[in-house]
Amino acid sequence: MDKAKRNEGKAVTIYDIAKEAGVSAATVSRVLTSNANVRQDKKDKVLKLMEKYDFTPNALARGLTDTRSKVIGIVAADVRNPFYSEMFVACELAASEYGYMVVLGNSLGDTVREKLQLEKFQEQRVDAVIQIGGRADDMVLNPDYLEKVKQVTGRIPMVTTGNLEGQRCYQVRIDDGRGIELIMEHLLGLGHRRIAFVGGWMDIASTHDKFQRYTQLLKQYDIPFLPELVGKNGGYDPESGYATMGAMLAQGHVPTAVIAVNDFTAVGAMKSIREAGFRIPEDISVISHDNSYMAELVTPMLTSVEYHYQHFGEMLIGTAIRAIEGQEPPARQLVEPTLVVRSSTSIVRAS
Amino acid sequence: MDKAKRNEGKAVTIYDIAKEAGVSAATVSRVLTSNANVRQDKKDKVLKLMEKYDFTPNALARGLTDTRSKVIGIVAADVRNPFYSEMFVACELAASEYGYMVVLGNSLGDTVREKLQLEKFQEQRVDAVIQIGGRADDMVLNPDYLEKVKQVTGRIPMVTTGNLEGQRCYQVRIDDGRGIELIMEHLLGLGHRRIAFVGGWMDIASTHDKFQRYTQLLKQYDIPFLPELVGKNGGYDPESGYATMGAMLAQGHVPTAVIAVNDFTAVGAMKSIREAGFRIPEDISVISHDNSYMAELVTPMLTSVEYHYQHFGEMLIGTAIRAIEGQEPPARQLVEPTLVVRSSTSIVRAS
DNA sequence: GTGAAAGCGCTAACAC
DNA sequence: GTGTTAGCGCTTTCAC
Repeated sequence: MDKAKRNEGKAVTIYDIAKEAGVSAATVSRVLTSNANVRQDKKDKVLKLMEKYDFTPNALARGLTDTRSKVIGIVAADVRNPFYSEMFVACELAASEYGYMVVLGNSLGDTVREKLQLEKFQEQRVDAVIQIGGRADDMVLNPDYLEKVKQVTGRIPMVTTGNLEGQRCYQVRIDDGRGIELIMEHLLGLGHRRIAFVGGWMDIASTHDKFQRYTQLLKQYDIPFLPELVGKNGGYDPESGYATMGAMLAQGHVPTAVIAVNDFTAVGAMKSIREAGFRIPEDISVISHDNSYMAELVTPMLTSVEYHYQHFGEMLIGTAIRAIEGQEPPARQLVEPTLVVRSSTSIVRAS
Repeated sequence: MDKAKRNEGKAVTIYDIAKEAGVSAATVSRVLTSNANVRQDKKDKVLKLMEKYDFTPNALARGLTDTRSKVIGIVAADVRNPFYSEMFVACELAASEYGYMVVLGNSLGDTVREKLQLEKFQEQRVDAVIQIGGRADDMVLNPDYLEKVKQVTGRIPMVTTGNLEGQRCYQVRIDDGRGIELIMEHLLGLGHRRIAFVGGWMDIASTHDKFQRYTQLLKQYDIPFLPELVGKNGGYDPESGYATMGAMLAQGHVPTAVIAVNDFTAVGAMKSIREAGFRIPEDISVISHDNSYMAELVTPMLTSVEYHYQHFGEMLIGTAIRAIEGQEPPARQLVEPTLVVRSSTSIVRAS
């Protein structure tokens, strides 16, 4: 750990290489970027010296001239949530295909943090930012946050999975309405009519959309809407799924099926259902969204709406890169969900 | 999304600000860094202009002179695993306390990717790199990887939660032996003597350490070591926990308690135990490591070894920053685990 | 094909 | 206090 020793490895620059190779820095730069032709023997000599000195080009210096950092910033709500970690990894893989790098910042539900992250990304001169979850999903956007968004979008492309309606953002959204359709078709097909909706906040766009479609479909199928079977204001974590579901059951409102806003909530709800003495799926079917690995971990395994993370990530990154390169991708794209049926849903029991 | 419009917001620089404010660029830089005093009225004028033009300092240019990017690179195995996402968020929070930023790269079990990540970080001139999981945990280090590590440590400090013995790395390791001690004390206190060990690969340092201590303690307490109760080569995911445990039970080897290498494996093992017709914890107790949120999600909730992520993250970041600042932190530090007792473990049944 | 020179946006002596 | 002057390491015209 001797500092001395570390310093002697001091930044080797293209000038050092150039001098020793008996060429100019420009030539070294040329072999580095392979943007122009260099005579083979010089190229070889340079390459060998780079190897010898463990030369690593300075991305900062490079970015200064390029105005292209090849870095995409991702601000997500919280990677500890499997949905976001799946999305992040999907983006990371997609980006590396294109020679881009991604950097992640978590907003952790804090508007200030989220703004700070955007600011950091701006300072870092990322080529684009992708916003997954967080404030961008709010139905009513925080004005402070909005101002920051305007500032960012004024300079670089921003793609979001959220709302940000009216902003100069590229949207790549999950078709939440379609997800609910798949769910309802499935449940109705199994004979369910007392279908609860659990979790989430209605001021979050995706949840709002889901709920809207849920009520619409009930009406469409002539099923009475029962407010007591709606456990909104639940949040997105297991605890709130547990609490919301528990409260509903405790009040004697027993559905035959429960739609959870995500797998986390579903897991909490399942626990609560069991503790109330019901069996899954015999007494109550449970169905949810995200199809994260959680869905396969629980018993019975969850029927869940799947978004095809890999594809989703590719769309996000692809859109960002096309925007960076001035190719004007569509302003709005939808991700088609599918339903993965497992064992947490079954035919409604004859009661 | 009109490109034209975006371009007109072209990079405002300190020179633009300086000119309009009627001061020199140096002065603008001074108010930016607040490293030196500037007359209040000039400062105000500059500040106002920065606001007006949404000036955002270019971190690349800044890093070019500073040789201090205020960025720490973290390479983790896979954020989709709760252990790593918890660690990452803990580091992110700790770093922001110190005015540092962290960037994440996932190695995803691929040596090539891991080397690439290190290389990227080097190019980005991060001030330090923190290695959590991945190749650094191997008992026998891949020579290619090792070379890259040497290259990195030759320039910037590297702190690792892994092995990397003999390298110029700062180690901040979990005291895995101590974790097993806590587990064994707990289990022995409950009367268990047929204790299985499930999951992990023995060529991973942390698993190796756990297993070593496990056999040591058995001997110490005069309990015969039963190889049939060891399900190594299991990996770290739910599937392998499920498979390994299933195989053991199928062969008629039924322990009274199972030590899982992490929560993921534990969840898989639990499923397998149930499917084999045993109850948890009445027939078989289950205990694991990591105490991730998974531990509280499952039924019964898992007794698990906790590492205090926040503190762990602070140690990692603190060590990195001290090293960056030339303060020579200790070469090796241990994280003390504790045991969180929940309901997956109980007194061994009278059989 | 290759070198010289300018410049990317900022910081840090160094004078005044 | 504040301006001037060098760079930081790289890319990129522009000549030759």
